[in-house]
Amino acid sequence: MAPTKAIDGKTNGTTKGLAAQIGKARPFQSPEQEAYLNLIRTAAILSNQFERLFKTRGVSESTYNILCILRGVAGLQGAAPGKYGDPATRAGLPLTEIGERMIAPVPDVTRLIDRLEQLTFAARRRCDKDRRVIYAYITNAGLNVLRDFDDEVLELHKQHLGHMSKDELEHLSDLLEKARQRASERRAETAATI
Amino acid sequence: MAPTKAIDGKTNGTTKGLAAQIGKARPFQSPEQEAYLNLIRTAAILSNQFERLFKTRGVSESTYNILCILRGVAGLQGAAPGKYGDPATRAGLPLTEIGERMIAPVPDVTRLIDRLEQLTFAARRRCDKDRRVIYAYITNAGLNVLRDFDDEVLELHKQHLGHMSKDELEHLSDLLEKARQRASERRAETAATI
DNA sequence: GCACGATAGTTGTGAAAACAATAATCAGAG
DNA sequence: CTCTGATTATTGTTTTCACAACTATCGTGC
Repeated sequence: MAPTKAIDGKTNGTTKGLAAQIGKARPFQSPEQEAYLNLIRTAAILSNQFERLFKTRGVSESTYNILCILRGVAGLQGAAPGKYGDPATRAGLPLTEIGERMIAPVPDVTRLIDRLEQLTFAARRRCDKDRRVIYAYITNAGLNVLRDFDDEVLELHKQHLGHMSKDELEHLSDLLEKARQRASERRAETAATI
Repeated sequence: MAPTKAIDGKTNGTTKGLAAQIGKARPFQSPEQEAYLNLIRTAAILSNQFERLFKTRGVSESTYNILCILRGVAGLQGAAPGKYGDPATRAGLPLTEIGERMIAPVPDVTRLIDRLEQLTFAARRRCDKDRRVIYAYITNAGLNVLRDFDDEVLELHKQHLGHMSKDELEHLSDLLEKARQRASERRAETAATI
């Protein structure tokens, strides 16, 4: 298995006490740093493989996330369950709200929608009440490509994390949620004071 | 606090059972997916603030990581502890090895070194024994900028994760290490078979 | 010695992200 | 009504990233 790497590239073997023995050459300077580096490395490796999967059909992880969001809002008002109605009247979402709902905060939603529009997976519609806002909504082609992805995505999740128990996964989720608690507050602060 | 977001942008409140009640509109399709999305979101938020810190002195998280690696190898052979000797004879590392040691795997080490060289934080030296390999090593300016960062980095780690106990942080690290176990094997596989 | 494949690094190109500046529209105060 | 400030989206610019093609060098076997 891949050992944990410290920020200076030294590897941290499984023997926990080793770092303390060596003393000066201990790989991590604090438990916070160790957790952070593990976080970044794990996210990069897993995300990388998803990027590769998504790219087979021309979308990135960000644009895939947007498509999922748009499918979600389109389904909320659908008459029949599982159906998304006529594209002409399909529910959409203002670009700013899309940005707020995304997994990884991204400032530039406009260009992501641009790409989805070029791929014919999404489209724009101007709001009549407030002509500043643009609604983006998912097209039938977008729904199709999402459906094609559905099984592969769940399968890749299983491949990545299927060896972990349900308890471990939930515990991991809880710890991660707690880990970003402070940073989110910090973000809200700086945003509010400016 | 910021609620967990599902891939379709629906927020997951603190009441755990709610998703099951609603049934069709449950935010996550599997515990694996929930853990993955928490992982990506947390990494993006924390990493973003580090990027902002590093950018104040012209480096990115990747180039910062490289500088730490180069400082590490430079210190390994230093005569006096804490000293790094003469830049002319300072130990370096081949570019490929730098790539292997990095926290987040990056294919394009050449251009990262290019930038560090422009910033005068690193330099190149050709290997005499094997003229294909280039050693990169850290300059005195690089050591200085790293030293400037040291306290700020630890401080930001504290701000982000200081509210978590040592046990929680270690547990988080363990779970993250386990989480990327399979993906690392997979990566090795695909790399070997090609 | 020379051809061969393998390895290390560079370069080229197109996609993606970050950040700031701009244009259009709205809402409220006077 | 009109001015002002706020909001929404777009555009421009620069940097960064990902992937593939290319060059130079090495080591091996003939």
